[in-house]
Amino acid sequence: MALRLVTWNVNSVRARIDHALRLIDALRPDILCLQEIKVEDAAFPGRPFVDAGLPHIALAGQKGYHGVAVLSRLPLADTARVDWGSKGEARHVSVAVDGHLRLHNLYIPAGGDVPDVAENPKFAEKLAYFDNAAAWFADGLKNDGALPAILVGDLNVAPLPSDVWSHKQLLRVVSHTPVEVEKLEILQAAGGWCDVMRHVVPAPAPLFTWWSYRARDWRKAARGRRLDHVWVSPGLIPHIRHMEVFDVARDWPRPSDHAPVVVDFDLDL
DNA sequence: ATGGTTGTGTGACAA
Repeated sequence: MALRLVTWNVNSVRARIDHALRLIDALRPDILCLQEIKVEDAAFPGRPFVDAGLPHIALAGQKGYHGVAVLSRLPLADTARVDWGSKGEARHVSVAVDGHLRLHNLYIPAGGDVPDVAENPKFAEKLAYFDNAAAWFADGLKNDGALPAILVGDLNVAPLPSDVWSHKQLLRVVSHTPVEVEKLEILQAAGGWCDVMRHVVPAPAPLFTWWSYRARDWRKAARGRRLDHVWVSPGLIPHIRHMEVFDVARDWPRPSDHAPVVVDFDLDL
C-alpha cells in the first residue's frame, strides 16, 4: 500500500481552486500540502477538497498573504502552529497523520530583493526564521521523538549548485546566497532531516520546482530554482518509492509559479 | 544592465 504525498505552493488557493482540483484528479494524493493559500481560515474553500476525497483539513491561514494547509484522505490529529518569525505570520502547520507520522508544512519567508541584513529587514527576518526553526527542531521531544516525520514546503532556498539554472549568476541573488544555504543546512541537520528529492535525483542533475512569471516562455527561458523541498526522518528513506516534480502543472493556464512535488512511500497507514 | 508577471484588493506591496 502506497502513501502519496504532494506539496505545492499554490499562490492563492482561491485563484487556483480549479488547478488544485485538477491536480487531485491527476495525481490522487493521500495528503496534499499547500503553501501561500493567501486566505484566512474562515474563508478557506474547504468543500471542494472534501468532495474531492480529502476531507481532513488543517489550516494556518491569514488574510491576503502567506498561509499553509494540509488536506488529507487520512484522519489528522494534534494540529499545531508555530511562529518562528516575529510578525505573527501564518507560515507553519503541523499534524499527526492517523497517529503514525508527524507532518510539518512550511512557507519560509522569501527575504526580499537585497541579500544584506543591514539594508533589507526582510532578509534579516528570513535568516532569523531559519535560526529559530533550527533551535525548535533541535529539541527531539518537540519533534515527537520516535514518530517518523516529514517536513515539506516552500523553503525559499535552493541549496545546491544544481538546484539553480546558474550557480555563478545566482550567488548574490536571494534564495541561493551562501548565508541562506548555510542556514538551510543547519536547519536540516538540527532536525536530522534527509533530503528526499536529492535521494531520488542526486546532484549534479538539475532539479527545479519554481520558474519566474517574468518570462514569456518558462521552458525556453530555462531559469528554474529548487525552492520546494521534501525532508524525512532517516527511517523513512527506505520507504521512498517515487518522486517527481509535476511540472506539467506549470503549463496549465494561469499557473502558479511553483510546480507540485510528488512523493510515494510504501507505508501502511 | 534592465525589465520582465502575478495576486490581493483597489493602492501599493510582496513575491
